Amino acid sequence: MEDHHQQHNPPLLTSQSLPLSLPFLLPPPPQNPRPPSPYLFTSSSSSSLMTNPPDLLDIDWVSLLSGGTQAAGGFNHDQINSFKRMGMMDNNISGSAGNTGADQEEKVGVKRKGGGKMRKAAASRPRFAFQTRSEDDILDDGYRWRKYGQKAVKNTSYPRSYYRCTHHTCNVKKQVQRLSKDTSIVVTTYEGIHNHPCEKLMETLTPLLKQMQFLSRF
DNA sequence: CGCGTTTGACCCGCGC
DNA sequence: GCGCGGGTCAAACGCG
Repeated sequence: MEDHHQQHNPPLLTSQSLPLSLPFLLPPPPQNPRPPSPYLFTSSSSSSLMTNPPDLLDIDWVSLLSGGTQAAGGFNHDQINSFKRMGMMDNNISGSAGNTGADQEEKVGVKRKGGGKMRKAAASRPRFAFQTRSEDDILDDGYRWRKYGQKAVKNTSYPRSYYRCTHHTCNVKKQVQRLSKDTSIVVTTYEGIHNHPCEKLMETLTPLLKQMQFLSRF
């Protein structure tokens, strides 16, 4: 089950066809429901971690992992639904998309040292992978992540890093790995769905909301 | 001191 | 049953 990220010829994504409003992506497209391949999209350089934000960021959609039962992860329900509307996600994952990451949380039985708990529960959560061409391994997607592991993966020259969302009730994970074939490409795999708002977005909106409240008194 | 990273050990699924 | 490979844990460590 290794290297499912790399086994397909990934389609590319255009800014016109991009179905989500990830912070590091451009706003969602108005229409164009069946995106042509390859896709490309330009990046708004909203990322603080992207010290060298590329003017043009190539994103390759590697795969909607594991066929129809697993797909987009790390996104909220609107984004999931956008995927479906765009025809980029199989509708039969609706069960997964309807649950939050926390709802599907693994029930921790006897907690043991090492990776010994409820793998199947985690595996059934929605997963979604894409490639970015970037010098930075970590995309700033607006959420805060804590690294909890790094592992050398067979037949790859770069280690795979494991991250978990730092929000208490959120158990979204992501894996980040640089391709050994093309070291400029970073593969990011999200697993799970955030059950809380994007913190960066809230940081941005909160002062605006306060100002609006203040002005609305007049 | 709190939070995040590093890293070796551990656990589990899977193929043989 | 055994070994391999991938995923996770958690103590130690680093940093602001």
